[in-house]
Amino acid sequence: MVVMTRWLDEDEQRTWRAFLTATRGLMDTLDRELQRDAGMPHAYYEILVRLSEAPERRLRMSDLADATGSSRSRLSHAIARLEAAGWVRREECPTDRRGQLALLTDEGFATLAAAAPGHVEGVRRHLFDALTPAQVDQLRRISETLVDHLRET
Amino acid sequence: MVVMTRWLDEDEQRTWRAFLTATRGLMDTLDRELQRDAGMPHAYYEILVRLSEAPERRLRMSDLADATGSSRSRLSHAIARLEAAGWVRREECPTDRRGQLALLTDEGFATLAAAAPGHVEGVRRHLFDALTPAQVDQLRRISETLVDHLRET
DNA sequence: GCGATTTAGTTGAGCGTTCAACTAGATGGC
DNA sequence: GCCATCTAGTTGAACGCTCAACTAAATCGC
Repeated sequence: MVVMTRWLDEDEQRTWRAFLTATRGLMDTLDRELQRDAGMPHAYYEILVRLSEAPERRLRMSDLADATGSSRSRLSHAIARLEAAGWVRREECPTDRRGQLALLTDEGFATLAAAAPGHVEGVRRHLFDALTPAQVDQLRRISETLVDHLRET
Repeated sequence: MVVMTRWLDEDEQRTWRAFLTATRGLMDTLDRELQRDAGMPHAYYEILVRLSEAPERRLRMSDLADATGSSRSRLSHAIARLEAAGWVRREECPTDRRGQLALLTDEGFATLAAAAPGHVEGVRRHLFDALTPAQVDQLRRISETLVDHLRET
């Protein structure tokens, strides 16, 4: 038998469109601000953040890819760019000869440190300032639920 | 005096990272599904949807750009692709000689009709199935708040 | 041990987006 | 009426991402 599509009802439709507009608007805005103020897209900023938090500021490519929710290909290209900018260096992995370590240079750290305050202000201004504490809590729960759910499906 | 950055507290940090992971994961997944099943990215799907809902299936380029939250340049490129695929046609605007109308062809409508059920199932499976009705309501309010807020800042 | 499979990472082509520069037509001030 | 300004839309280059194909090294099965 033909499986009928469960179309979205009016509430779901409205929710879905608002969600699309909000997330796209938010990410576009933050991306533009970061590009303007720090000369890098948000995805690259996130890579630098993850490296800055890692022990000795270095991570295996695969771990970095997982941490940033990126494909290996995407990360490979990104690290190539960041290396060309002087913000990241590659190193051989001592325990696995296939492996590569990405490490944050001092220059990369300085760039990140200079970019962070403005970016955090942006996240605050465009996201958290608009929401009540209860909504922040709701958004966290919803997001964590979705992350878990996406890993299963 | 130097303005101190209001850093994110632990809860906000956690919310922000979960939000990033969730929205990126969700959009990546839907994009990949739509590309695989319908041969188009989500942004193009949205353009076809908006056109299909418009009177006589046609819209001014600017209105379409606003409706899809897209820059004019992006829309211009996108319509060029969709036109090459035979899904959209351009027409002169009768009331403004600078203007262009984008109109959905029968072929475009058929492609959209074929893609829609699968895409809606995807949205349901990856988003709405994971959330309680209360969370859907929360997400709608949060999204609408953010959309309003972004227009102001 | 050794071949088959898996895992780590890279590469290049093609596509979509951005940004800045541009053309052309509409509109406002006087 | 006419010049300045604004609005509509396009263009091309640069960039980032995706996908598929690839190399090389580790691991599994026996």
